[in-house]
Amino acid sequence: MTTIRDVAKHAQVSVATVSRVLNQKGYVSKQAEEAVLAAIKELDFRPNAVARTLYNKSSRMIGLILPDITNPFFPELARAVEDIALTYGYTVVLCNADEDIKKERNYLEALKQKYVDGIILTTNQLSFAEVDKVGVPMVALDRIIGDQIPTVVSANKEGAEMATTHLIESGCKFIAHLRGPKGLATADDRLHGFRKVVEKAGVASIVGEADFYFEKSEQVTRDLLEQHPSIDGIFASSDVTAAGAMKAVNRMGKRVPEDIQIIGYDGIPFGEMLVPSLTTIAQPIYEMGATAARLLIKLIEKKPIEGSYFELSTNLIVRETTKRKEEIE
Amino acid sequence: MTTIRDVAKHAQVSVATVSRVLNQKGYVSKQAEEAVLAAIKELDFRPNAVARTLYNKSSRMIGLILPDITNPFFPELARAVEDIALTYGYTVVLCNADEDIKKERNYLEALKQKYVDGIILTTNQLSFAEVDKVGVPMVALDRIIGDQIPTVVSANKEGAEMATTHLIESGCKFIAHLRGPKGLATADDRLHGFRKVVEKAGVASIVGEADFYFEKSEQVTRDLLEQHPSIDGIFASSDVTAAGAMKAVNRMGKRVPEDIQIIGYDGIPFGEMLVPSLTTIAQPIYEMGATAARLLIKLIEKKPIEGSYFELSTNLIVRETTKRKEEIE
DNA sequence: TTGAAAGCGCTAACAG
DNA sequence: CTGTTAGCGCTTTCAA
Repeated sequence: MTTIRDVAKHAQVSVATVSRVLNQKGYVSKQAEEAVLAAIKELDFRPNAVARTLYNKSSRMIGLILPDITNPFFPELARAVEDIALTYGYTVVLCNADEDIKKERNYLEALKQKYVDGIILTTNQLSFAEVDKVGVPMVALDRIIGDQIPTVVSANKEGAEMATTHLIESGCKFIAHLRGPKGLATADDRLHGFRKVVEKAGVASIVGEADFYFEKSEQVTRDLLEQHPSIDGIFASSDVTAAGAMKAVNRMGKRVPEDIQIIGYDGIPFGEMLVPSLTTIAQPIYEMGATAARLLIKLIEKKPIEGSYFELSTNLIVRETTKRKEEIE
Repeated sequence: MTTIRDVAKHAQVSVATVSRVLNQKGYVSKQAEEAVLAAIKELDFRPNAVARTLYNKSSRMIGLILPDITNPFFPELARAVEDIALTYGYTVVLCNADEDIKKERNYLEALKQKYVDGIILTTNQLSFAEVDKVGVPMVALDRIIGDQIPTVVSANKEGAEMATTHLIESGCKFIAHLRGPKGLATADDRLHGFRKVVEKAGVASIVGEADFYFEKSEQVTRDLLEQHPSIDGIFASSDVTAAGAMKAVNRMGKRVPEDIQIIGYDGIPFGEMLVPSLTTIAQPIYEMGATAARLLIKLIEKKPIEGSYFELSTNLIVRETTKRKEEIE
């Protein structure tokens, strides 16, 4: 391994000078600079990131802790975060907490130990206190940890209202909502949006708990449908959940959208892969990730931030699992 | 931040002693040890990972470079790698190269700079020479970089043979294969397996290039079907590709499996989410990831390895996109 | 058993 | 403009 000393020797200058040209800081004569640059090239020298980190207490890395890398929503989010981070010269370290609070804790600790400059959390099992004491700039993404932590989410309640309204406009008379995990603010908000609309419209409704898992969703949908055969619309709280519902509907010999209309939530590419393709509320996934990344970087660089709570709006994508109103008239 | 010095002072011993108890190395009196342990607890001291890494030139991290985090096959693989690595006390750093050779190169360099102890590569755009000169223990997973690099793959050719045989036994007379990217050994092997079986059976066949992308697969399938309306079986080289084919078939007003039978390759949960659910060749994804991780760790720890090429066998999972032979008789 | 001190590779005072 | 030197926090000789 070639070090800054080797370069200094080779270029016949001191290590300080080499460091100066490396960091473009302080005065260096044209001549010295050239000698150093030449030596660097000749020796194929690359400054040791660990040594730098140790001294600077900064690694130009940001950690991204995901709850479940297996749910395609999160990889999408990760892509956006990575894109922006790279733009600003930060590397992102992906951590998969696997819905396990212990792993979450470990990663938080490990990242801090590695002197990451900041962390984006898409998990919220940890309490604010626990997260806060890590003492590294953080932003919460798609999950809410506390109002002390800058947060980026989508407009879950409005999205849910849109979804529910769409089902009603499409003629549904009895709508089931497959809600996400209890206590998860995003899931609760979607439920509230749903409730608000069905109540206002006086449409029959029921709620099942599907968390965000396919299998659970399939099972819950089946149970719901058995008990309430007149259900004709399902608002699933994620696209994966919607897929579970579709499967259940299909297994029970009913058709989508003829017998039962289904709308998902997320807007991941996955929805288009289904047959029939999934009508859904698209979150601005890329924008969410990008916003969180930019926000975190501002925090890191101690630049002013304009607000600490960003709620990005969603939009309805009508595909094949719901019928437009006109078609049923 | 509390350092080893603080602990030493607190415990009234030297930093060397603290280091000894931290690493359980060298002689330490019972008394000293207890004092140190107490001080550590009291001060909530955690050794600085970066400083350790700098000295040891080892970080107990392994890098995992994925080509496309958005294809659900890779997150599955990542989970397995993580599981095993954690077991052995290694942390894994996920890197998403995004099918971009530049990012791949950057990550390779960055990981080396961070003193990762080893790297698992699931990409192969880089040449052996380029990969080799990084000088960090490596294993290739699901991709082949060269016979100098220990490799873990599944039995692609056999898997493809099974898939094709299954379609023939299910009554297909004209089978299309949606192949993966040219030059990718796994994709080439699947093609060869396909060819071998159709030729031997004298079944009509055709090959389309779908890479591993949904959209491309949908388009290619559509083209193939327009030109050859008598195609009645499709062997897709990945589950995502199969989904694209299903979509195309559906769009063209044909039914799966009645008109066209489809079999995928991978065995990711995604296949079960489709309607009808996807018959597929399941790779032992978890085993693959686990094997690669164990192999790499042996390499890192300079333990003997039993072989440098591991080909794990696949197996057929019959679901709804193909019909059993009996049913068609 | 223990501690002093050198050094992992780099940065930044500070003095020249 | 440039070099010397003292660390960043930890590990490991080496001598006591």
